[in-house]
Amino acid sequence: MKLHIHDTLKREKVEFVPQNPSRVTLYVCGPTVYSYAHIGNARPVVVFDVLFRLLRRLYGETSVVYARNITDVDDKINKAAMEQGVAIDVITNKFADIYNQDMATLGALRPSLEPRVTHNMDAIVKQIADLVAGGHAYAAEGHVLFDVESFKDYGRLSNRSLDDMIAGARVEVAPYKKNPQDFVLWKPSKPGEPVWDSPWGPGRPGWHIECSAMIEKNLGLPIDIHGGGHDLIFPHHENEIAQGVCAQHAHGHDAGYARHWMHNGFLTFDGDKMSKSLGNVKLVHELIKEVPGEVIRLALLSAHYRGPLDWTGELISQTKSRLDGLYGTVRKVKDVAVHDVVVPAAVMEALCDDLNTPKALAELSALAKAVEVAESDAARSMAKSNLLTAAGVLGLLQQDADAWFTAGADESLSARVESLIADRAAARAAKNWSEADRIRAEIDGLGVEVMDGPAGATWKIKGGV
RNA sequence: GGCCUGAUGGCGGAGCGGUUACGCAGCGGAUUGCAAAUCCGUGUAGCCCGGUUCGACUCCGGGUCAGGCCUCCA
Repeated sequence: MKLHIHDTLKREKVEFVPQNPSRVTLYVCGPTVYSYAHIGNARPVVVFDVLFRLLRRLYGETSVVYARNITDVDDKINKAAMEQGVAIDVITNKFADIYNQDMATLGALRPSLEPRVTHNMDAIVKQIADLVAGGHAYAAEGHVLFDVESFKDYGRLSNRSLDDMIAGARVEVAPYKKNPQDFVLWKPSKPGEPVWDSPWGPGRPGWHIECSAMIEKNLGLPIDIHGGGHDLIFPHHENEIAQGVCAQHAHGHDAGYARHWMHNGFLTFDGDKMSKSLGNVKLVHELIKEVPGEVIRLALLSAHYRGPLDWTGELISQTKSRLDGLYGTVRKVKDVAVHDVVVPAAVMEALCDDLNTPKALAELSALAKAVEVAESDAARSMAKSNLLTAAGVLGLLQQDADAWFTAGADESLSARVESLIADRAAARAAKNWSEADRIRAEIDGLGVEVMDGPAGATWKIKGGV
């Protein structure tokens, strides 16, 4: 099946054809590890995780190389380290670990590569040197700056001209810049901050150069797909292109940088942008204490990735109900065998159409219904296999269905409930309905709901989000 | 000011120039000792104004509103 994706640079949906089907390369901008990730940070992670899973289905698990960087050199990191009186790696290691744990809770697979700035300083310095050698960058007062006028395509990704940018510039222009839009590749560190050696003096890299240098070193140019949040188009990705393309000029190459660009839409929180000043930043680390990670994942996939998504309590509760329904179906057939099947075509088609996850989820509902209405064991087995395989590409329904409903119950509660259910079963067998109802009320009082089924009663923790 | 998104039923959210999206919630029925779940059925749409068309939620033009970017924020 052919995959089509919307390419930000071409501004249209295009067929995706990798340069090398046995080595498909994907890069997504990752976190700056100075604090916790918020729910907006999680959207690209989940979206591109679905793309990663889809590409692995299309080209084979070992044929996709997915890199997501970890930015571990940054002013905010320096600030946090300074305030806490520790080395920066104490901060960065801590938050990188938390980030990976939190994203794993959202069902995101670990990328193939997680390059860090501190481990790639050689590549960064080399790329800057190439840019200087090629006449695309200049040193001034301890800084090295990219000369935007040296790259004719500058502004193409974000569709803005240099004139527009100058007109809109609100930032104070440093006197050593040739052009107000020139951006920093290397800069001196302030006293007390970490420093690395370079031909232009001790200092640290700018933000944009790390991605293009790590991509060149770890994936090789050009890569197939570069992804990230919509807000990174300018200046970050615009600058990456400039660096990645121009650095090759020093060696007489011009292979391009990224063959396709994909950007996810913005996430708002109760209608507003999340910001510290509004005090409405929702951290994933906190949210997963209240809401199952899979609910968050499904909610993030409920709208098309390019559109906006408003994060609300209503969205969470609707999503929880929907997922309960799906797991309820799976639970009913928990003893039915599954076998290897191909991903059902309708789901594959939806995902291959620029990751149409809402459509794919609608197809998932149809597959769940097929499980419910199956009339033979063979049909049930087939339907269940289809459902779970389809859900797998979306990273959903992969946990035990019983555990889904009983999560949050400790062992003593589980034992107590099981015991009461046994008593109730005996009462029901004796048609002692009043006793059966009394026991149900007692179970209810424990915050648990009991449901009778043909194969005995099941139970779940009530309420939720 | 420049650039870019979006506007669909009570809520979330897709496709599509003419025929059911789907989900959550509601309603009716089946089933159930009761309940839950499930199944069957059902109501409620397409920001405004023009235009194209036999026919527009879907195409074109113009508005309005909302959000984002232009400040090393996904």
